[in-house]
Amino acid sequence: MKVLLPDGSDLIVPDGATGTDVAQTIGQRLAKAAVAVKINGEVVDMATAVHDGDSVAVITDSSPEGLEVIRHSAAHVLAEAAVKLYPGTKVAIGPAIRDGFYYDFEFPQQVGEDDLHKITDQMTRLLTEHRAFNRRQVSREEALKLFADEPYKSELIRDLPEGSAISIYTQGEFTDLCRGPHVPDTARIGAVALLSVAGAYWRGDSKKPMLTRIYGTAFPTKKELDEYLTRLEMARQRDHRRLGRELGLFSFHDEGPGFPFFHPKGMRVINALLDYWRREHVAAGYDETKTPIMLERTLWEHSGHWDNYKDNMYFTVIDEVDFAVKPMNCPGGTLIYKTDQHSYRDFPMRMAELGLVHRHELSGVLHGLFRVRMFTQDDAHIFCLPTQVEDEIVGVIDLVQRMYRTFGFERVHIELSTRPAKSIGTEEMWHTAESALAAALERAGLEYVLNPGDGAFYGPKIDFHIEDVMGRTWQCATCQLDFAMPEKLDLDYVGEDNQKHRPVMIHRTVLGSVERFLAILIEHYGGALPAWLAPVQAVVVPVADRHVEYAETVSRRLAGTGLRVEVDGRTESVSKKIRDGEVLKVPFLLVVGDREVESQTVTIRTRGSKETASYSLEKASAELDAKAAPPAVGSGA
RNA sequence: GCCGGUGUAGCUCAAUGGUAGAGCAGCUGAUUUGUAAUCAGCAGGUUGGGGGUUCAAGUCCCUUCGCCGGCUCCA
Repeated sequence: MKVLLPDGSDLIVPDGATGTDVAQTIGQRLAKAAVAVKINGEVVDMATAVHDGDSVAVITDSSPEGLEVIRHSAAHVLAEAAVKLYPGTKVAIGPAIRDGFYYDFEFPQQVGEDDLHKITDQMTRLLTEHRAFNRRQVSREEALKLFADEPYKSELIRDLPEGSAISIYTQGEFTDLCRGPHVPDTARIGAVALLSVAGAYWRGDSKKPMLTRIYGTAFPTKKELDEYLTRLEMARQRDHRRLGRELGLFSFHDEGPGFPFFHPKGMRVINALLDYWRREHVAAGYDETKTPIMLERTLWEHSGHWDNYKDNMYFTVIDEVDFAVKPMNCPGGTLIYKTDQHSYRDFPMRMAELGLVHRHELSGVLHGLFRVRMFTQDDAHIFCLPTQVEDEIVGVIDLVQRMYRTFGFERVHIELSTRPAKSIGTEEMWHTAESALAAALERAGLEYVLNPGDGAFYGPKIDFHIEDVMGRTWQCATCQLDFAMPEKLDLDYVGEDNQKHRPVMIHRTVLGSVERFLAILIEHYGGALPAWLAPVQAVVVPVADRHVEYAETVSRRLAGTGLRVEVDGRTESVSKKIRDGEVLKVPFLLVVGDREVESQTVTIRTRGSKETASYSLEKASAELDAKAAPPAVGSGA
């Protein structure tokens, strides 16, 4: 019979051939590297039979799909090792994930990070034993009997839809309920490492039992594993919590968990960022507002926050009246809207607010500046006519993209979330809103993932997510269509027909949280912020004490045009001061000694480079101003 | 919130239940330095807080707070 290979050629194989036979017919080297095969688009075991006319692709250990198979198989080996070491262990689930795999267990005893060594050793032993993975199809009854002692597996089997195929895999003494596919034998897994142990609710449900999850990763070779571990370590070096402290940008204190303290240098970065933000927003036709941090409870009851968001809010009492600290800016913004009567001619009205909000997040989710209890939203509310919605959304998307491009963000992914089960509004309202968002995304030529049923209860939304150095993704920009707030808070405008109508409200952020965005920037640049954002843009380094006076002159000259410049007047060696400047990631180090005083020049050393160049004071000032210039802004919609 | 881990000087880390230490940073002095750490000295602590066991606790137990990892990836 004939099978079709990915390059378009045919391969003749004997009847009854398997994926292994196909790989071997093509070549021994390929067969050695093969971990699975893809038959007609589906990744399956090597041992799967192929049929006449099938298109067959051999999956090697170097492809993403191959890695996934290896890691999934490694998870089974982890389970075998765990069960062997801790008899009585109940196994739950163990999938491959982004950079590795995990397996959830219920252990009869406490198992912590200290035990990982022992388990790894056991796994390594199992790997070298060349055990084959054998697949078997079983009936539901047989499966239930096989896993009678495994409550979690039994639950999974019972939840499988009637008539679905149930397969099990056995390697060595361990059998697991599994869809597969798996590597032909354990030796193909190569190298494994267990990374951490953590708690995880069974099926992610906080009402269900807490299991012990062991995270690990696997690679075809030890070399690749070591490279991955090195990458992990490098990522840790870029952690914004570490860099924030080392660069003197911000701190956290026991006295205010989740409430960040910004130091002078941190504020310089934020202010530079916000200067840019303001210029972009003015260019895009926004006005800026500011609303109070606390408002009466009744407002939150009317806005719906009391019912939907109370658990995350902080409260206080003033003169025996209940107040709430704002978790969102919108209700305050609507009060500004309502101070005047509005005409359709006013629209679109774009009111921005850098609003400080407080949210009582669960203590366990706090995470540096990424997840805090107090943050500044770069919020804006756009009030407009239904017919203006699409243009406004496109405008927001353009603004987001333009601003993200400024920072060189490439790994941004976009989600469009549609109507959830519990929601308000009519079917056609939702349809209009969703298609407006989709149309805007199409017009912007953006790829996005549809996230059905994940919209807000009052309207659909577009979210932008950015990845941090550890591969975690964080939502930044959001753009939501809101039909509820205008209704609940009774907003109106007078239309062309001289009748009152409800305006459409668009709720959007670009950075999301200024604090989170700063953290992302720190990690993105590894602390080496572009010159326009750097807290200290230049340090003047006098060679000896007698050059300090000239250094001060240079510094004053450069500061005159707004450059953030300091003099390192310590009695230290030039090498030491250069080193400290580099460690603090200062973009420009300006050395001045006898030569420079003599010729009234400075010698500029640019961050990360050993090259130096001599400039007259005037040229140096022009050069540094040009290199530290904030980005140009867009022309607006 | 839940599970596990962790908490020693500003930072990074030592200290078989038996006198709390080092490096960096800080301060003082010497050195006057030409592109990633000059040398010496000094100072720095209720070992997160509270309680307990013990002749004796940084170390063991309880409790509380903070921090770290995870709880999203679903056989």
